[in-house]
Amino acid sequence: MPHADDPLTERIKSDLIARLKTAVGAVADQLGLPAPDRPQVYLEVPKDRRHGDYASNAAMLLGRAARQNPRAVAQTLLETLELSGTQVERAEIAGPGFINLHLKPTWIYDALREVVRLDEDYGRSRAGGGQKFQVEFVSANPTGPLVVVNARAAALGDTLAGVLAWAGYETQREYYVDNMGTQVDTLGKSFELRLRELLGETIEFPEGCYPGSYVIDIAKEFLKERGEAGARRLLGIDDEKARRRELAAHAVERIVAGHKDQLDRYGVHFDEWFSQKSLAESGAVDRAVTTLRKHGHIFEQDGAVWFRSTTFGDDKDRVVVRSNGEPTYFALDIAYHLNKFERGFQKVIDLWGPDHASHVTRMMAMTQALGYPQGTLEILIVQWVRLLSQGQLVKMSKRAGDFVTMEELIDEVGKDAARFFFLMRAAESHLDFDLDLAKLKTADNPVFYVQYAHARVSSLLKQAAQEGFAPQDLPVEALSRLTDPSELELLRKLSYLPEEIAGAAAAREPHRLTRYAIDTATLFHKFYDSCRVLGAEPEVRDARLVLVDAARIVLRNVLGLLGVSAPERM
RNA sequence: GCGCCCAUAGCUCAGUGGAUUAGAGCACCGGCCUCCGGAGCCGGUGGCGCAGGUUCGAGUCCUGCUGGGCGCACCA
Repeated sequence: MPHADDPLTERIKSDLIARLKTAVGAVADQLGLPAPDRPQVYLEVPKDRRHGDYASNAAMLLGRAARQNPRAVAQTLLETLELSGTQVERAEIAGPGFINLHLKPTWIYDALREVVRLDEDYGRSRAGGGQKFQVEFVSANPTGPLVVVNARAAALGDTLAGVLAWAGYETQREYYVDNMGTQVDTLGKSFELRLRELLGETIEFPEGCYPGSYVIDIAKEFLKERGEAGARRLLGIDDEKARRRELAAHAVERIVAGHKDQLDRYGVHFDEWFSQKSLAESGAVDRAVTTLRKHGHIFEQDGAVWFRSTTFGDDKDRVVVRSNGEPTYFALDIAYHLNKFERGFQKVIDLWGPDHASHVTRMMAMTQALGYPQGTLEILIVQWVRLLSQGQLVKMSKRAGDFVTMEELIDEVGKDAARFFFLMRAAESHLDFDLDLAKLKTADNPVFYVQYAHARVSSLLKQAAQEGFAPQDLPVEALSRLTDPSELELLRKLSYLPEEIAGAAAAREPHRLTRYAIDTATLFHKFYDSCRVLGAEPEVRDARLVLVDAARIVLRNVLGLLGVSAPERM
């Protein structure tokens, strides 16, 4: 239902959809079409402007369901459709049976006024109705530095969370710290060996330990902090398990701190750093298994405890407690997600790497087995990134050995380019990242293209201010001096921002925003090229200043969501 | 062998519920600055991996094939 706080485009659209629904219902009655066969009604923005501001395919869908000629159905529909008191100027049937709606030209000036009025809140909507969502992302193992794919996930997760928040979902960003298990033990061992090495022992560094130089850095730092005596005291603990645990805890802490630093620098801030260890220590795993058992999804076999995930479509059942009594990683994940569900999120969205893609099915199984509706958990797979330079694959890293780190990437191309480039692609698409292009501080680089538009806008407004002109609160009549096609195209694009954001949120596709940003920048440049602002006759100049200001607002808001800076000068 | 992801212009990718004429950037060719930032604008070359199917209509849905990526632990 339309609401006074909704963005103008949303109000217009939902009002029209409601009317269309009524008409479709009436026509369906006439045709004797039972309720389940009635099409869902929606409006789309036609690619071609000549097809109106909105188009509906309802007649074609109705026609198919009732085995009637779509154009004839469209005719009936149009006669039934009540459009008085709306912004629609004319409605027509086109092509195979589309109903194209043309709005009165003045609505666009209302939209412009709204952009300027809402300013830094322009783009927000209530589409999400305040539902509580969680986005969990990055969640890298604290056994080494963040790498390039983490940077991709960080950009996608952060902007997805931002887009959801703007679309009216209450959104939390969470990072899961995997601070226990085999990998952490291995880290403890690697750390110990490096320490001993630094203290003069001859060490054969074994296969399977972490060879990256970051472990040596941590060891060096540790020595500096605690001194040789402190280090020897720790290494002197006889019980290997206890000793390693302590060492591992220290190394994990350092590494997680490093992750935080890099993410901070990247503009990504989490609301919650959730510790796997504290979860495990709280007895959550037992509770989770007990809950599953209560629902009848647990069985014992070969001395292990299994979750019967095949009940929910998995291709095999999964162990949750090993025969040695240790819970599996999956068991921890069940406990973790149960915890999330119990925190009251209507939707939990996880961003995972492709190496975990095969776990999706068992996670969905678990969600249902715990009694939560399907769809409570959504898992988005973020595909690998390949770095290219001069057409060659870049693989080696100074610090980590096999992988290029997130830190190196940011050092190399900067936060803005990194985030923008990652956000230009859909999460699930394999991505070749062109380092040379991202590094260019010039024309060819799309991120600079958009930033340049913002800088140009800012510069123009500054110039205007120097000449004593500023954007004013103009009525629709004054704004209707904007009639050039380039002005109207830009204005129309600006008016779509709330829908664009709500759409990106609903589809979980934050990458749509980079395209929107590029399109907006293009339309601004075109406008700038064909219309003078300063020096135009006063009424036109004043109207154009408002448009320029609106472009500034939109570019700034979008860049903000992308986590890319909006410079006033470049 | 099984499962998942991907395949659109020379290259990297969009294509948002199936819909009227498939887009952008890079690359290449040709134009536009006495004027608010030419880091811009305008024009041109060029494409849906293959084969079927469903439909009034398929880049989009279904099946098969081919090519590439990732998984298939009582590791995480």
